This record gives sequence, C-alpha cells and structure tokens, in this order.
Amino acid sequence: MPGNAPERRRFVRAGEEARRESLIAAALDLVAEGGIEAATVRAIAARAGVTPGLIRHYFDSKEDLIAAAYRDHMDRMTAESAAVLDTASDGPAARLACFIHAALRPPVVDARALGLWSGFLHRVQADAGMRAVHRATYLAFRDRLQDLIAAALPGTAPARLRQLAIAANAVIDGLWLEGSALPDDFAPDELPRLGLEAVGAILGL
Amino acid sequence: MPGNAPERRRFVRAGEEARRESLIAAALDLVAEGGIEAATVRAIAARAGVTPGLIRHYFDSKEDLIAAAYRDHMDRMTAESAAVLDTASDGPAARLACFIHAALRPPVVDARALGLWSGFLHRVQADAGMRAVHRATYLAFRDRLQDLIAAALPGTAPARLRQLAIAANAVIDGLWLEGSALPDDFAPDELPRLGLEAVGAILGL
DNA sequence: CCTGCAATTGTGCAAGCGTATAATAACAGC
DNA sequence: GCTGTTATTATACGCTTGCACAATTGCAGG
Repeated sequence: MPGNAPERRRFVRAGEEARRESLIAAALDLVAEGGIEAATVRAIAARAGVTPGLIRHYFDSKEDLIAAAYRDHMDRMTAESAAVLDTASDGPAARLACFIHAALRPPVVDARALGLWSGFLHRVQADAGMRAVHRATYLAFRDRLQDLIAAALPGTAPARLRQLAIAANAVIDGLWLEGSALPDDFAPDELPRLGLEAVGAILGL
Repeated sequence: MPGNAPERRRFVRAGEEARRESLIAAALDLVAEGGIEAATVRAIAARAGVTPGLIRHYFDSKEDLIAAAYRDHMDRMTAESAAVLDTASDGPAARLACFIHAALRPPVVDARALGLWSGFLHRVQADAGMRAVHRATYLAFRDRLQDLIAAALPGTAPARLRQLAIAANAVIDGLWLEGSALPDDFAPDELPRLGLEAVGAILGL
C-alpha cells in the first residue's frame, strides 16, 4: 500500500442561510439538553456535522451564535402562539380557550422548552440585548392574552384588563412550569383542563 | 532587605461544619449570579476566602459540592415556607392568605432565587438524586398548600382538592416567575394582591 | 514547651475551552 | 475543462478547568 495521503475530510458547500440555521439548531439542541455549558463550539459543530472553525465563518464569536440562537427560538415561540389564533373558532371565549389550550400542551409544555428557558436565563439577565428580546416576547404573549380577554369581557377597564392578563398568564406559566419539570406527575390533558378552569374562574366566566 | 522567604499565606483552622457551610454559601452565590458555569472550583474557593485545594478536602468532587449546595438550598426553602405558618393567624382563610402573600414577596420573589432555580435545573434533570430532592420540595410545598385549602374549604373531595392545589400553586409559581424575571414591570405589592385575588377566585372564596 | 495530627496551602498536570489563521477543496462562471 | 472565489477543514495557541499530591502550618493534648 502506498504512503496514504493525509486524507482530508470531504464536505459539501451549503447555502449561507441553511448553514446558519443548522448551526443554530445544533446550539439550541445542546442548550436544551445540557444547559449552556454543554453548548461548546466543538459540540455544536459536531452536532451540525461540520468542524469547529466553520462557526467563526458565520458568527463573529460563540457569544454571537448563542444570541442568534436565542433570538431564533423566541421568534419561533411568538410565531407559534400567534399561529394558533389564525385557525381558531369565532366566538371570543372559544378563541381564548383555544389559545390557553395550545399553551398547555406539547410542544410548549415540554422538557426541551424548559431546558432552553433555564439554559438561557443567566445570559438573558446579563446581556441587555437578550433581555430586551425576552421582555418583548413575554409582553407580546401577555398582550395577546389581554386582547383575547378584552374581547371576551367587553367594557372592562384597561387597568383591570392588565391585572386579569397578568393573573391568567401566571396560571399558564405556572402550569407550564410544573408540567414541564414533572411530566409524569400529571395525567394527559390534565393541565389544559385545569388551566381553562382556573382562568375561567379568574375572569368570572 | 534580606532574601524574603516564600511568605506562605496565613490561615485559621475552621470547624468542619463552618467550612462546609461557607463553601456551600459561596457556591450558591455564584450559581445565582452567573449560572452553574460561573461556579468553578477556583471562583468558589476565592469567594469563600480559601484556596481551591481545600474543596477537595471537604467534598469528594466539585459535583459533590454542587449537589450538597442544591440540597442545602432546597432544605432552606422548605423550612422557610413552613416557618411562615407558625407565626400565622388563626382563621383557615387568613392562614392561606398569609402563606400566599409570603410566597409572592422577597426574598422568595427575587432574581437570586430565580437564578438558583434555573442554574440548577439541568443538573436536577440529569441527576436522579437531585431530581428526587426537587420533586420532594415541590410536592411538600403543594401539599402544604392543599392542606390549607382543605381547611378553608371543609368537605371538599380529595381529588378536587388536588386540582385546586395544582391550580393555586400554578398561580403562585407563575407570578413568582414573572415577578422575578421582570422585577421592574410590577408595582410593589402588586403580585401578592393579584395572587390572593386569583387564588380566591379559583377557590370560590 | 513541644510534639503530632490534619486542615490548609501551593504547585503541577492533562484535558477542554474559544479563537486565530493557513491550507485545501467544492462549486459557479466562463 | 479550466479558473477564481470562498466555504470548509486542519492545526496551533493561550487560557481555564477539575483534580492530584506534596509541603506547610495552625492548633490541641501531653
């Protein structure tokens, strides 16, 4: 056998957008599974099927990739909660119920979503840009909820609507937290039912 | 000046218990502030005012210290929520209100508590022992809440009590989450008031 | 006072981290 | 097909990490 050549690794060139997305997806997977500490450049590259150096070709730094991944994730969450309303039924109360039901069911209630949320939390608190993204996403969800409540309870004062939205959002967040952290402690469909009932009681419906 | 001696660092011997506690406190501080990634052996030792080697004298590994710190934190949380009830008033509804109020006020609602919770989350999900501690602490809180609800609503069926406790706990968790993550978006005392009102509505009080 | 124990320090190491940069190979355009 | 561009790989560097271990020193008991 001849003195074998160094045998460089084969690869295919991907479009910029596709590569960026695959790197972001890999980073999100790793953060969800093992926290931010698991998302090293080597691990991200390995999961995306490329070598570590490529990350620096698409992102200025690892921090830049992490921030992009967070933005991508939050955008997806916002879009998802909005999409539910497009397919929803016509009555105000039914739309509200549909919205709540969707928020308390996979893939929203899921260990992966919880892992992402907690994995990013410290960076979000430390980085002003990421904190702004977090705040915007949270308030967008709550405002959507407030609009639905306003439609179901016409004639309610704005200040009161805000309180109701905060409380209803708390029910959803809390059930989301419990269900995602201890998935085996709740029967299937138990969380949506409890959520609908609790929000109904809060709103007096 | 003479050839100065290597000048080894002065120290005082501390009792085993005190040293362990100071190391645990340092680890908790760091996790709360910067996530688990900030709690390195060197950083923990520096904050505790000792050198890194000492950690291995009190703990088998860094992982062992982290687990001990988590257990310590959770024990403290459980004890704190129990302590509120000892000083509480006599009526069942008043005791419940006092319990809820305490859970939605500093130091429970606090960026530090949220930081600790999210910092430990992945380890909790990955390590069976830590997961058991988490589950026990969560269920202890919810059971206490359920007992208070049972006292306020005598004659309620156990299955129904469980549902009410889950919903009430969700309100508390959700408001805790919102208030800790976005402390500037809520007026002082707004969260306790909303929590009391929402739980009251859910229980029909 | 001094002697022994062990709590504490100091040093060093292998592995992994993010990053910089040169070498290479895939693919588009001619 | 050839050629130029650049996406991708490969290698290396300085730094940090958790951990092991020997040296030191505070302190209690005789």
